[in-house]
Amino acid sequence: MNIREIAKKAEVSTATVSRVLNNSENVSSATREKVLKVLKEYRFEMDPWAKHLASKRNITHVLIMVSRRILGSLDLKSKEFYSIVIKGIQTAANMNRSVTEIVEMETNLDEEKLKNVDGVLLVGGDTTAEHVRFFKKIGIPVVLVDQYIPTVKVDCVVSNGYDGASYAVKYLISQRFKKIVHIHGFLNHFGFKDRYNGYVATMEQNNLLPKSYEYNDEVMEDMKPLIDKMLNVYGVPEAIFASNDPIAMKVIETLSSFHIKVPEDVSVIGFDGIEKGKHFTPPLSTLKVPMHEMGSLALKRLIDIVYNQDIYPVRISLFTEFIKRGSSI
Amino acid sequence: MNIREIAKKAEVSTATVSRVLNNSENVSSATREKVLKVLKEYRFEMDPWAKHLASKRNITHVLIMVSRRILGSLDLKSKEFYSIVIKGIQTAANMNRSVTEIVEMETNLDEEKLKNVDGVLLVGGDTTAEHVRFFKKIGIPVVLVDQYIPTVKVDCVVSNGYDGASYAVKYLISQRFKKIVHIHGFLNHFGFKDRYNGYVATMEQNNLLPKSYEYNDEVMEDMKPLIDKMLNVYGVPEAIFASNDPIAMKVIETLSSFHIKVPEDVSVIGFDGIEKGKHFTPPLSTLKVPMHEMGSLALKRLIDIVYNQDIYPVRISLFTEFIKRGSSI
DNA sequence: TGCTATTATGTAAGCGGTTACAAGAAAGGG
DNA sequence: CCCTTTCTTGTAACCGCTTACATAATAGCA
Repeated sequence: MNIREIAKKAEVSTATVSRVLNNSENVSSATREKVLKVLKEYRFEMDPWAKHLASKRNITHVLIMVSRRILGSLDLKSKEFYSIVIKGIQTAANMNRSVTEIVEMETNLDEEKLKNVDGVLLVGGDTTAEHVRFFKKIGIPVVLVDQYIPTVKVDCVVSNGYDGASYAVKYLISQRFKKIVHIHGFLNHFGFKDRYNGYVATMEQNNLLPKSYEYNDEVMEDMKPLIDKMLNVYGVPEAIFASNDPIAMKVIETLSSFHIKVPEDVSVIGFDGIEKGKHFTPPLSTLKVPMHEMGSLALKRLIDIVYNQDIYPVRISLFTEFIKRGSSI
Repeated sequence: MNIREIAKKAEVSTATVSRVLNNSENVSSATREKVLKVLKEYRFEMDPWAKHLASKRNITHVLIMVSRRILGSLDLKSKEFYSIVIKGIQTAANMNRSVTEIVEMETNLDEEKLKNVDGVLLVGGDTTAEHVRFFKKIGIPVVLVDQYIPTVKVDCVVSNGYDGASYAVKYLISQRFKKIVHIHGFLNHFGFKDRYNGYVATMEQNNLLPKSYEYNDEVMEDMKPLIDKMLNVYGVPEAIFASNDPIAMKVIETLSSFHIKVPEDVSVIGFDGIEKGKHFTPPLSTLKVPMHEMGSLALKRLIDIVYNQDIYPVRISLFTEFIKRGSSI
């Protein structure tokens, strides 16, 4: 059943049916009723593919919002992770008639700008419930990228850190390691917390004692005091699982300054799968997050929300892939 | 950039470009090269909407597989949950040029049948890793519905039981309750485990002692021994959070046989939001899972996998909505 | 070389909607 | 009551791609 058939039954033109379907103003209430009746009678459901194709002219405007902290380091390539995520967003945007604009999350957006924004992508762990509420209030759909806020029902796309971490720990255990330490970033970032939870749960399930240290990944300060403390209190671990690749690389560097060799003395596994890790010495074992996919899934989800009135929010979490390289046995 | 422009640049017809894009046989290698070059040069990306619309004729065949246990009770309406999920699948199928067929999960599928199956939806908690592997091996895309298997990377759509349970517990705590018991189904069903985890974690976060009892929800046997044990060992709780609505209703029935009133003596909260709970006495407070949406999301995800070569598996989890009715304060 | 069987390419009609534009109907003003 | 303005409705082109069918090119064979 398509609108042509409906039009015939209702004895109007396809244009009129389309107008009714889109709540266009210029339809007399009599015709509207008539069409609505036929629509109901035949249980018409619009083909989303056709709709999308036909409404090519309305391109979707999406705002990519990134915190200043991340945005600033984007060009420096120090945040390779997010730069690839954003590329993923833009690739998907090309295929979905959308134009994107990158904006600092801290910016105060004026009404003028907001007028023609169809949806917003809030990227990174700095997104707060406040940001989400702001857009919800003015009725602009939002999707979080690499962030999850359990207390707010809002769509988001994240990586499955829990199972990724769990996999890493199980792998290390399968290598007969028992002293496995976790060095993580701030746990109020959902991503770190998720990986942390996976680490702890899996250690406990295997009757091993979880032991973790928090490291300020934002400033990438000197890690020596932390490692020093670990060595003194806990001794040399057999393996270290780090919250992400930058931290893992920092760990390896720092260990080497203590004359501890990776992977001979300690195996190290990171998380993210950034390009840099591949060319590190030793090449970094890691759990690869499909970053590009993360971005494009977020964009596609946003489109679904904007056009298909997909009203139930979901959390989409991407599986990670373990990549064994030189930094671990 | 569309295929017409590409065709012009390559000095061929749009049909030829399309043939190259779809690896059709009848293209001379010379033209293929030529087109491929232009395609690359202009970084052509196909519009999935247009592709889908145009290839209307290839309808997608999807198998909905349900375990005998659930399938058997589907018509009896005792498994209202899954019958709505399946309706959701079918609705989405209508809008996505797909035909569905419901098959018992235990059936041995002959090759003949499998030949023209484009994708499979495995519905319910009885799905095992074996089922998934079977289809993976023969290259048929799979999406799990209401089931998650952490050890197998496969797409799935589930409800967010963890946060739902957490919400329920927090709500009960906000009503000044402290003695909150959880009665759950078999924990090897992911859904129950997830809710259980949410319950336990939230209780602990609030310095309350989690106390839970397992009940065989499959046979819906007499619950009296369980409740009896609970009353003797633990006393009368202030609130009970049940794994799902059927269990919650059973709890209320059983409590009444002990002359314990709901909600006066004990508040009870279920999970699922089935229609039956609305007309129960007292009407059941519950966490509503968007069952219809669960089904349609699964179908749509399957389509994405089949057509858009979405190769990275994801877990999609739907938020639940707390509905306060008469069974709780 | 001439005739047929293949193979390669092009033409154009859809797929199911939207919307610019044209035209007809109703309303308003003098 | 006629002319202009506004409101409704219809016609048909188009969105980007696929594919049946027609046609042109090439190959195969006697």
